[in-house]
Amino acid sequence: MKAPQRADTGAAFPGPGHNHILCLSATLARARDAFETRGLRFTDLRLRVFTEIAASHHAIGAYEVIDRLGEKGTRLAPVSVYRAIEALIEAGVVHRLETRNAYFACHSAHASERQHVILSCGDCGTIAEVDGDQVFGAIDAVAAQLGFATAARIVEVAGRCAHCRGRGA
Amino acid sequence: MKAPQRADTGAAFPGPGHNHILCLSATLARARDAFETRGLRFTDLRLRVFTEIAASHHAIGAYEVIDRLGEKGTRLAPVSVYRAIEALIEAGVVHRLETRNAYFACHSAHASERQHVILSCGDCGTIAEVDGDQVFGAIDAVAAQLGFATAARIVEVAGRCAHCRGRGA
DNA sequence: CAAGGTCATGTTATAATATAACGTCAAAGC
DNA sequence: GCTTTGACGTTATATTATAACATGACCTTG
Repeated sequence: MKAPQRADTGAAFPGPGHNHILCLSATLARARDAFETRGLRFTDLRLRVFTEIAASHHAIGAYEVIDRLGEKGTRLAPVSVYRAIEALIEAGVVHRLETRNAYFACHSAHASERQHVILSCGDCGTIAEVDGDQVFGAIDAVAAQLGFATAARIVEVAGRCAHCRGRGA
Repeated sequence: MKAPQRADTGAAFPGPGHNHILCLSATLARARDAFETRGLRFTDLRLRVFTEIAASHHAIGAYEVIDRLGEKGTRLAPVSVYRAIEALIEAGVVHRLETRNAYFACHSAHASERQHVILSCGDCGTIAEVDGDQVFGAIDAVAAQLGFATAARIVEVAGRCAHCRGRGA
């Protein structure tokens, strides 16, 4: 059987048949949309930074973005990249992986509508975002019991993805 | 009615009648225990660092520990404090607040037996740890659906505690 | 179009957080 | 007592992030 050639736009782990060229173009399109919707400008700098971050399903550091863009011509000042990342986060197309001070592209079509649980594979480095209504419901429940009003809820899970587990060891 | 004068050892938010002197001495005792149990040494440096961190129910940065200890006599090198913190974390008596690169003392008697949801009040800065079996169960469930084996699960919630909400505005 | 506003970016400097590499000393185990 | 291990000191440096201020692009509005 053939590998599926859709851009498999789901937020979960990319499978072996993952076509990242398609995935990336869909992701870029969603990013343009997200900026447009919010009346923000998807400038050239933001596009370039986003493209580096979205080049993989991994989380990368701001300085890695700088290095990679540097190899392509212009060495940007940290602050420029941080500002671009800030805008990308604001638009909801990039998220920050708090446990690693790194940034990854959102591959979910529902961008900001929903909060996600972030799974990160320690073997291959791949990040997946999955719907976590149950999880966030449970969080709000324990918070409510204490009279705590939740604002931001961060759920980051490290572990090993199915693909890497399949490869044994 | 009087404020309760137990050391209110629960992991939740300290109430207005909170006696931190008692709380701290109980916390120190648990820390000694934790080190002893694991065959680790609760050295003078570790004690001093822990005491600064446990002085409040807030999370503080490593450099704030350095500053506070500095005011009391010896200005330590960052690496010394980081090493002490590392040991305290290993012993399970201090946790790291990933979303703020800061450290807080564990006020739960069950130290490492259970994982906790971390609530952090944006108004007063107080940190509480609460049992989150439902939350972690839900996390494991979504992970399992993807064949993802969870190792470390971080749940950090920012918001506003009951006490601060009570104070209005 | 000129004037004035807003926002993106550049430039420079520095803050804040964290670790590497190597040496010394003291405690624990034999 | 000798060896091993672990804690800590010292120095240097890596990594992550922001402050402060200048410039330029674009937009609006009279």
